[in-house]
Amino acid sequence: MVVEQTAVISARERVLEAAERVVSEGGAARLTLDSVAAVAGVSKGGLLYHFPSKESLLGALAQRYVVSMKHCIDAAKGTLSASTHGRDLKACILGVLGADPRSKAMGAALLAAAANDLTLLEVIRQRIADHMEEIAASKADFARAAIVMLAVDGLKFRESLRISSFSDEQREQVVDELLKIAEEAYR
Amino acid sequence: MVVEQTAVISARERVLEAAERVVSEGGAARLTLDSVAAVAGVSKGGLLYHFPSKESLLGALAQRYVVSMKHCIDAAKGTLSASTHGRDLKACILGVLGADPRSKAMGAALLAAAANDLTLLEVIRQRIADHMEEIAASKADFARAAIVMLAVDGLKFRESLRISSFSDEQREQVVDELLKIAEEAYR
DNA sequence: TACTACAAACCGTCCAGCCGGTATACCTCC
DNA sequence: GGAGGTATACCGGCTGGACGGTTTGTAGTA
Repeated sequence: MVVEQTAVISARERVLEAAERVVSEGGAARLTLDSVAAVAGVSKGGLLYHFPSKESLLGALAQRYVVSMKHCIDAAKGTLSASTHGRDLKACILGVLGADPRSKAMGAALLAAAANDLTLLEVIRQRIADHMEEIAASKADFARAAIVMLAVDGLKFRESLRISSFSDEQREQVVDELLKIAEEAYR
Repeated sequence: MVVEQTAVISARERVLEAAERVVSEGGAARLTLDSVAAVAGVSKGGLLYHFPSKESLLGALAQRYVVSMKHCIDAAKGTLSASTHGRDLKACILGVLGADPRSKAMGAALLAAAANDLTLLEVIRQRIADHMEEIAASKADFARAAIVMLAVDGLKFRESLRISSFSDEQREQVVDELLKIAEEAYR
């Protein structure tokens, strides 16, 4: 049947979301095939049909993170006029630190994936390297732009791990200031 | 016996270092009592004599991280004259990002500990909250100072996970610029 | 003798992955 | 058109191995 896949969320997607929920609620150690299957509402056999090994599930989780971030950044870029100073960098700030509610769980899931298999971080490593190269190639002040990226990472990281201590107001201040520094870096 | 503890590295210390090595070489998933014991050159029974449970080992790892960071920061502070603008903030930059070779492994170990038991992050959460409060209470530009701290965290995080892509030269540029921003924040 | 600091065998649990099934849809040759 | 074949999507019990923790033993000290 073909219709079902659009009508209902596919089982594959449900599993991925379940995995994120499990890890964001119970930490990386609770990420077992059984618990993910239970939360997703499928049997373990069903889960293993879609992801033949735990590793492949973790890989999909990491992939999902990268794709989602890219999507968020592109979306943020769309809201910025083409003539904006440091448009790409600002899009990173707004995209990564934007209000996507799923974002935190996905960050936690990424860390969990990394905890189980370090090689999964290679995808992230590559993306960071690309970003940095992009900055280096641009007319921006390298160090300033890099610091903005690092701070974005740092904040996202803290929030994924739920160890950030900022109030909403403070967070807003920080984001505003990041945008300001991003602006400066491109002049 | 008291003398031995100064003459030879205590077994307890050896275990902790072994745990860091294991996790930094094989990732969080490889951090098992057996593998740590093997690397430390003790039996599992011996390990469990010093750390009655895995949880206590992870706790010691997290504690060690906090203490070591504090030590690094204090040491860096000592190299800065008392009249330095933004001395505390600069000490954080230099202390956390300083060249301590053990530092990377300890960061990885902390993440591994967190992967196994989320509650261990409470120590870190507290330290972050303290730092941020300190900044808020000081005469510094809050957002700027916070961004410096976030960038420091971000870089340390990337390096612990080995996903940083900076060349030595670029890293130096970033640190120098961080120091400059820290200086600015205190004026 | 009592205590410290281990060693080594052992045990129970948990978990990833396997496997034999099942139901439904689609194909296809008579 | 219906019988047989095949593919998709999923179920759930099972197993073997890994891992945390216990217990028992023991060599060296005080």
